[in-house]
Amino acid sequence: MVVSPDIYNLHQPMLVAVDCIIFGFDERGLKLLAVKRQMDPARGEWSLMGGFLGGNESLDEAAARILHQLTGLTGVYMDQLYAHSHPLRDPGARVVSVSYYALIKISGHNQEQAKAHGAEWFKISEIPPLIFDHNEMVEMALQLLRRQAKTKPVGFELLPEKFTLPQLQALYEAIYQKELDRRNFRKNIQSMGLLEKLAEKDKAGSRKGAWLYRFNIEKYEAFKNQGFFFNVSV
Amino acid sequence: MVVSPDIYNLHQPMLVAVDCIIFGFDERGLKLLAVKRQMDPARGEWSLMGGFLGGNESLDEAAARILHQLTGLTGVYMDQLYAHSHPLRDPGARVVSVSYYALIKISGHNQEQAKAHGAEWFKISEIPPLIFDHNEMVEMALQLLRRQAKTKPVGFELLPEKFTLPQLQALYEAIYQKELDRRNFRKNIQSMGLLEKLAEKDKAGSRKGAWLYRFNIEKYEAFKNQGFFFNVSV
DNA sequence: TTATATAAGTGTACTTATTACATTTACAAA
DNA sequence: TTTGTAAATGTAATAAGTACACTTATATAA
Repeated sequence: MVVSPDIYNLHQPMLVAVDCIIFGFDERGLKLLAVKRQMDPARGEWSLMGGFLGGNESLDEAAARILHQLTGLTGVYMDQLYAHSHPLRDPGARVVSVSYYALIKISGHNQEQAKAHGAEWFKISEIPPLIFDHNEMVEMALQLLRRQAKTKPVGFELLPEKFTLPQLQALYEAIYQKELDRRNFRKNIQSMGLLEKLAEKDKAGSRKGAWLYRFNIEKYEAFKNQGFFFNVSV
Repeated sequence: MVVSPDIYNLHQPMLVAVDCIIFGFDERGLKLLAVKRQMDPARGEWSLMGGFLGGNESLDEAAARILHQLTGLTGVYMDQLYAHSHPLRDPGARVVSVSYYALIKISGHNQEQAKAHGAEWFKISEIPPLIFDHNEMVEMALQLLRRQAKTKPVGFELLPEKFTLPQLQALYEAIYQKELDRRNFRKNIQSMGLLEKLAEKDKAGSRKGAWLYRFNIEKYEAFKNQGFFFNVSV
């Protein structure tokens, strides 16, 4: 199948890797899933979950495969972030790594599987030193998350299917490291008409209890096709 | 230097390429610089200017090198766009290509050098079919340009150092394919205080002539460090 | 020299979006 | 029955964005 004309043979092939910045959110805040590296070099150090791009897959496929390996999840929201290419970034070999960022529901993933890979959740403010340029990747991913949270309903990837408005607000406050006005936040988010109020309350957070809501994905998709944009002011 | 532990040898190295989406602007509108491909496969077809990532350079460096090869320009505004990785995207070999987008002043580049590479400017609305996934790259670059033009002074990369407000407005109209109100545009752009009015007029466009302006880069950098963001509403 | 055609330049009123801010409500536990 | 706690709610002030029409400068043609 492959003809390999001369031009291709003059250049140096190199390994292409994928590293996943996996964010989650729980009552303690925004979190990153990192793994204890089980191979040389840098064995035993904290690292993003990664792997190499295979001969017959795209980067998107590789990223989904790697995320699935760690969490058992499929169909997760992922976005390509950046191609990291410093010639010496990986001391083991010349590797160009393409980072992907993923948003998952912490409660929804396979915890035994993650534990088997040496995975652990870290609060965003307490991320340990990671191998190579992985801390840089996390920093870039956070910036992307902040950009996207304004115009895409990323919050709904990170929360359980049923959630309360105080939870959603806490998520936005964690993403932007900034307190938001309760009334303005609720007005803003509810004015988009994408939340369905359920007939149940979550009593975990207070005596009074907070109403549970669900995100209406169909409505969002329909709006999107009409050129409507999700918009949260922070 | 390189230790190449086992893990690296299990995976398939592949070529990494860089392709440049080079935008320019003149009185006829927003334009793309494409080249007639001088190598197999797809010799003679239109293509983005590209090249392969070398063993001792980063992608940014490779992109700058490739742009310089074609235009003679250095220090040009470039941004990494996306890593394109479909296994069959290049029929000649397995190549992952990282696209870069560049904004240049059409008048400022070396035209003989570009011509020697078979380069030609195409109006954005008249871009011919390009090889492989290059049309897709251009489409993504246009989307990035539209996103960036709202919050970064990209316009000033595309115009000559001295330009008129009608020129700047025409640029924004070309980027967004949309007519803008003259008064509102001028109010908006001038309110940022980043334009210096010069004592000269450009009489090319009308009998009356339009005042020339210059972008104050120092002021912009200073503002940026204070958390100010460039902002054009379109 | 005067008239004409053409693009450049200008200000205000209206609408919409964003921000600031304080009281009441529900309910479990004491 | 009281108390403590988080949840829920509306309005006024400010800022940002939008819509809109006439005057000015000047080269060229009459």
